Amino acid sequence: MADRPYHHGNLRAALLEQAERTVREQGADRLSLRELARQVGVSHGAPRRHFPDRQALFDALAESGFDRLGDELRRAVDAAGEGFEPRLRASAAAYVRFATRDPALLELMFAGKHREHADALDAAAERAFAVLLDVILQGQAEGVLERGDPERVGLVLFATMQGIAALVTGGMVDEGQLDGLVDDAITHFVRGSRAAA
Amino acid sequence: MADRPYHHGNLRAALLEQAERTVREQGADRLSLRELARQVGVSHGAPRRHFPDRQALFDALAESGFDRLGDELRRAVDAAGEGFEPRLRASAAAYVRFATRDPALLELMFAGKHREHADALDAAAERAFAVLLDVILQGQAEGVLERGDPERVGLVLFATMQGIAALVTGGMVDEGQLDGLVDDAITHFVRGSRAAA
DNA sequence: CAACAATGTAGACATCAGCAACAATGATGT
DNA sequence: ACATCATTGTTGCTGATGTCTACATTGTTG
Repeated sequence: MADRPYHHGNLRAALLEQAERTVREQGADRLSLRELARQVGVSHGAPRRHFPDRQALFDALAESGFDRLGDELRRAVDAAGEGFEPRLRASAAAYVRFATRDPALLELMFAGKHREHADALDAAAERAFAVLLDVILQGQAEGVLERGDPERVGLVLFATMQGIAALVTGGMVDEGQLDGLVDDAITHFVRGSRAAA
Repeated sequence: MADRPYHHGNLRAALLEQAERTVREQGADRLSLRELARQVGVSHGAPRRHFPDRQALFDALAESGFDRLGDELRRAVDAAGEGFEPRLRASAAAYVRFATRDPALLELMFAGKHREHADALDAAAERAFAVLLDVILQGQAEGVLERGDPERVGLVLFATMQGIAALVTGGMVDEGQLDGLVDDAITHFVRGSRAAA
């Protein structure tokens, strides 16, 4: 039909890329497999070879999202130097930045997590969060954070970041307040933990 | 066709009720207007008289959600007695309970907020959050919380609650940890604020 | 009781996800 | 080299959906 090779070459990657853009710009609801195929220049049945159904595409999107999140977190921590609190602030800021830049993707990432056959997704998530866990561990080692299961220690802080991001994407807080809010939250957190240590 | 009166009597309410159930049990994605009409026993075009499109139904759901949330918050605060901290803990617990019981509805509530013509929705939201604001004001009056714009003072705490709820619905935290997590967060919050006052 | 507004019905259309039969291409083994 | 097979795309079909329009029924009001 169209003047293009029968085989696309790397359809899967192209679909993921275009899907990611659409999800970011219009939300996951408004993503159509057929429209996606059109945009990439391929017939409506072609995506099925790579993603058996809509959900499979979302899962793949979520997985690559975790990969990217992990990268950004790692970069932020590395750029923050050696100290615990700078690293904590940097990673928190990076997380919230990611979450607000791509809210729909974040939603996919978490929506997929409590599904069944999501082992690859879980692994990707774990890799991403390992960065944060390391920071918490450092805080505990330096005696700035209370002892105990580091995952649990970090949970409240993580929840707060997630919530701040939600408020921004929900329009209850405008983006200008973002950094200040994150700073406040971390200050509260560190102060609360230090007193309890 | 079917053996029922031509006019339903209160279709709008029936639709909202059934829609709310479906959204709670299956998520907003899987709500179909036609299926809804079928369940209520009416032709597929009938809902259109009350909700011009899908989004209008969601907006109405969100609005009634805020009403219910406000009620639950008020009841929780009233039942908690007169003291600030009991009220704070009660309202926070009530919020998180609401959010985890009906995650899809909560999503609708916040997704609709940053839309345009949502004045009724905004008003409903404001009514609901007024309860929380009162509690913050009390805390400030008693000198337990730092001074300043009460909305901003409560924001970090509110974000934390929102985030905790998100972690639970996302399956990253199981429901048994919920109350403990909320307690922790409030303790952190109060301790952090007191030190800053 | 006769218009009129409100509410519900029926059918049409475009789109979608999922499926299956078929076609073109690429890879493998001999 | 070349026949065979797996991979990857294409086309057409089915059932369902949201939205739209023309029409039917009922309730209301002057």
